[in-house]
Amino acid sequence: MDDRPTRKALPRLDESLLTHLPPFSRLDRRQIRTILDQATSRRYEEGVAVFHEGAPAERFHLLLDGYIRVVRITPTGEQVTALHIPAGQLFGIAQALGRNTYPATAITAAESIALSWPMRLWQAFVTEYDGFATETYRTVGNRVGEMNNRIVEMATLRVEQRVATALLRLVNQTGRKVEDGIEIDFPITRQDLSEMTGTTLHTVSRLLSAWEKDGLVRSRRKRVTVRDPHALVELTQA
Amino acid sequence: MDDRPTRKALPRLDESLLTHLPPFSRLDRRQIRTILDQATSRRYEEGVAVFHEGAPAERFHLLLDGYIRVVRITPTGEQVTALHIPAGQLFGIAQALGRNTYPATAITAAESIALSWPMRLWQAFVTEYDGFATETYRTVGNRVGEMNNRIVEMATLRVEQRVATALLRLVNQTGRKVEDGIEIDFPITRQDLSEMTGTTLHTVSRLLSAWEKDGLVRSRRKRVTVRDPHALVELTQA
DNA sequence: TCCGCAGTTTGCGCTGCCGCAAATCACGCC
DNA sequence: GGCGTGATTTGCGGCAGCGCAAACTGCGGA
Repeated sequence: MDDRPTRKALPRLDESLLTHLPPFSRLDRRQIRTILDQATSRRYEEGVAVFHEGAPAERFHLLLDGYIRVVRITPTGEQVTALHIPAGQLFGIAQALGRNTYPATAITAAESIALSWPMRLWQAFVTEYDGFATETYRTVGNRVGEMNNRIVEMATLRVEQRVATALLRLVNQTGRKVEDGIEIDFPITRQDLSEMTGTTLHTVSRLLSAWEKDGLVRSRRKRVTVRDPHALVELTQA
Repeated sequence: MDDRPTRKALPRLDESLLTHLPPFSRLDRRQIRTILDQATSRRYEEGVAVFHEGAPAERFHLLLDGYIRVVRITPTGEQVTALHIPAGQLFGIAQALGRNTYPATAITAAESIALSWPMRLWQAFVTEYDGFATETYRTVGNRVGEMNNRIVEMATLRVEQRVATALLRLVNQTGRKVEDGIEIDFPITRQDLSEMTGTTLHTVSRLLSAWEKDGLVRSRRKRVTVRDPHALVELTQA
């Protein structure tokens, strides 16, 4: 159980990397080979931006390992996290929706590995590869759904409920089973949680302290383990 | 100046209805004729649902006249308005993003006229009509952008700023120039505004009263006129 | 013309959450 | 092993905005 960050190695660009991912799962080995040959792979340290809001959308990306936080920065410098993207998904695909700049900034929430392709290949992917467009749009649809949920939450839930919801979502999406519960398997600070829920790190800290006292969660620096998910669910409905 | 609701007449399904709308603007008369021949047109009273959240997405729609509010209803019965759609746009197109049920309820914010087509024609439209898919996805992209803005607003702005922002957005999207300012040209209640901003109708009422006293807005029952947009913009930044 | 109701206004008290401030803690580095 | 920095905790005071309640008003229908 060593938490020391082991430097992730760039994988060999092997066909098996893509075969199980929805946008590529219908393709044959030769097609995937072509796709891989056109890709650039790169490792990103934790907290690094893959691309910035407003920059021309020159490449689209596939996250092979790690996590991405999609954030926007307000005129006053506050960050708001709009979305979390787990490994295995495309990101930076605003082009598919007719945008030519990135609408938000993508920051790695943990050390990550991503492939990317120049945007000019997008059209080729869509027309040549069966199921690519459909699956991509399905991904977009899911993200739209999540955003919609976020709006409803922000409009109707109190802070405590929002933080509980955020924790549960992270646990569901990226939870790793550990001895005494489920741990969110990337580093996450009080600040991060506050940016996801529209509150302050102080309030998040108070909530986590209270929950820890009641045995609902356990948290160390940059780490959160949920011990009693059911109790958290209760909280979201209170 | 008669505000009496005059019953809107169903238009003749004339080619000119569609020629200036982006998803159809590249098509020739014959194509548009075909599209119109397959369409059903219908008038909706104010406040009527065109489709309901969770229902199978059987038809997609084009709003010819009026306004649509896209709302979601929470388990506790609260309504949250996610989006406003003005005349000229497609709606109920979740299918384009791989969904097979409607993710939200569409309610007319004013008496409205809409065309609709059965979902099975969607694929045909996409493949046969040049530019249809692209423009549709562009519309989706814009809506995603708006939703993103909503999230950022909810997370960072105070209630007063959110209500001011909502008013400005409505004025920009659907404003009609009148004698002493710009009027939102469909009926809108304090309740509606509160559902757009995640607050209560009481708070909205207090804000509007205060603004009216300062000459920023003028409001009657279900009507709001913005007299000093610039001052409202100031408010959103304060 | 009158009535009823949906929409609106306003007062009052309370509290959830923020802002500020300061202390403490835990990790990585030298 | 000590130090510095970033992360976390906690206390305290203040107030924005909510909940509740009650009164008012303009519009449409009978």
